[in-house]
Amino acid sequence: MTTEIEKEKTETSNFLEEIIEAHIAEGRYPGGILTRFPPEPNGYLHVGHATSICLNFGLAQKYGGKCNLRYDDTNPVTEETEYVDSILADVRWLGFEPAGIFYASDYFQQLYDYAIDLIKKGHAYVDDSTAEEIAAMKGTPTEPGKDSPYRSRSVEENLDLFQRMRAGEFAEGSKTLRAKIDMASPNMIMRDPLLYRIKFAHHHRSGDDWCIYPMYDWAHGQSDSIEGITHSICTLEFVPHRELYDWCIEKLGIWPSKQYEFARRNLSYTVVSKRKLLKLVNEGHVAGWDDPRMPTISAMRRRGYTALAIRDWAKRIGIAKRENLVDLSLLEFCVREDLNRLATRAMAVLDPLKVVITNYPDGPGELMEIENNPEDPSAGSRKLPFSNQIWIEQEDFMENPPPKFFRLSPGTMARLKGAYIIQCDEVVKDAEGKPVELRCTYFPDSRSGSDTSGLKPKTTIHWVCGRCSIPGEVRLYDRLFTVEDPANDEREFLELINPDSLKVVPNAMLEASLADGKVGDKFQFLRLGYFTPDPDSTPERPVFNRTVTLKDAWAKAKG
RNA sequence: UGGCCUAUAGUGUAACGGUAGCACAUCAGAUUUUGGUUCUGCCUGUCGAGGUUCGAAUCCUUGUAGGCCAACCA
Repeated sequence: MTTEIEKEKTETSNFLEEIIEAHIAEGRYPGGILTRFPPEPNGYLHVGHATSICLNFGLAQKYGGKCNLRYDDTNPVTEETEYVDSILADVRWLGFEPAGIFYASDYFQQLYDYAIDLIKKGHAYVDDSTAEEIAAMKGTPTEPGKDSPYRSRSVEENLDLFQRMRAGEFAEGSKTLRAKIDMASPNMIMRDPLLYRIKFAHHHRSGDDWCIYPMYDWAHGQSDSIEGITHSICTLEFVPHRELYDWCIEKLGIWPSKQYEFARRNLSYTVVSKRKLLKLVNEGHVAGWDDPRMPTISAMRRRGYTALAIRDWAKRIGIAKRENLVDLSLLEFCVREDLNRLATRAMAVLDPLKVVITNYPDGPGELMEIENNPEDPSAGSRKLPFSNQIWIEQEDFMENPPPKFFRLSPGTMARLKGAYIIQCDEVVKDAEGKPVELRCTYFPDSRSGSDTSGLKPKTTIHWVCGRCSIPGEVRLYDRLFTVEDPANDEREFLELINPDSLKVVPNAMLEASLADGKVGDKFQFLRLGYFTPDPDSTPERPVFNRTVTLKDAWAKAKG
């Protein structure tokens, strides 16, 4: 039996959990903790968002709290409803249900009222300076900025001007609302940050109700406060914003949400910047946002990654505050571990080589019983047709094998998975000397399950029936980039695309049962890897995506 | 040349002043009707220099390296 102390010992916690545990211990949040996942609906969610989702929802789950989904939709020119829908679908697919679904845009009136309050308290002013002038007066990290000439306007004038901004009396870009803080602050964020800008833009939810929109710094913390978020967790680049986050809440005297920052997790061999992903899609380097090579959640789903594997991965890589580049192999390990447990085994031959068994009766042959999943006896078994004509993998035969090769070659034998042991007697070659057919003999007393032959072939290979297998397309995916960290390479990232990231096998031979595969089903093609049906499949022509290969000691040994 | 954040095996992450662990990766071996799975073992680490202390990855000083901040983006 595991004691509580032992549990604590085995479960290491990250710094955010320590903070939350301390808060719980001191009874700071009697109503429970409340976190939020705050995406801007301006693109598809990617693997980085996935870790953030797992963090925020996971923390809430672990400590008996709740987690909201809040769309940070304060910039109407970049945001679309299409993204709103895909984001929610991705969150749910990952296995989380938001306690509430909110939109920063629903708080526009409240945020406006807060701004009026701030102006009345003398902490904000309307600035007529242009963007260039504001930038020029901002100073630099080493030099203080200069006060705007409009900084000392009266409360009455500010109120009047701000209300008229809202009423649409001023042109876009002609005025802004700014917090009056300190133009000499060593923290650039505190040098009278912009709170509102004028944009005559149609918003995907609020329509044309507003022509002024709040900036991130004015919207985010207050939205947190309105919802009663206890732990507002964001990435490291927002550290300098925390001072402003606290300043706004304090000046307004509203419920104090608190911000905590962690280092975003980066995955090797990929990029996640919106601009770069867009370029990959728009220039046709990939087939779309859900091309299985993309780092988007929708792409990982299409590729066959499971939500459980992604959640497990997020848990394993942990949370900290230092820069990191997480090795893709850990994600692949998590995917394999989950798929090994649940994938139905099947056989498929990607590069078929015909085998004729010369001493086996011609005709339909026998049905061989074969397990569906050795890891899960409850998965049962199926009957696989065997005959004197089968397909095996070209790779499983070598006429002149190197030392450690223990598959088929002239004179050697191999077990056909779930069937008989065969021996290669003769190689038929084409004009170029390429093997096109193997003539083999089988050992009748070596039948799988009732083998009395006493033969011990060095390996077992996969095969499919030469008479009743079905052709299909198989897409083999590999990492999209050739370098670990394409985002931090001197070379243009497009030059770093892996030319072999997709190999299409147009005519693989599949065991007939694979015709019934549905999108979402998970298969292991024996000795090849994990595969999942692609939505491009048709009843006439199944299409499979390779999720990830099996670990392959032979491939490694070959070099 | 300002402010802030960070630095532990190849990678990621623990150790909360008291034996530097774990996972992945790598390598070696056992098992195996998947060169898969499973199991066992090996190798490798506290950025540097001072200081405090009986004792420092941990605290202090300093250096170095990396990151963030001068968008009417989030």
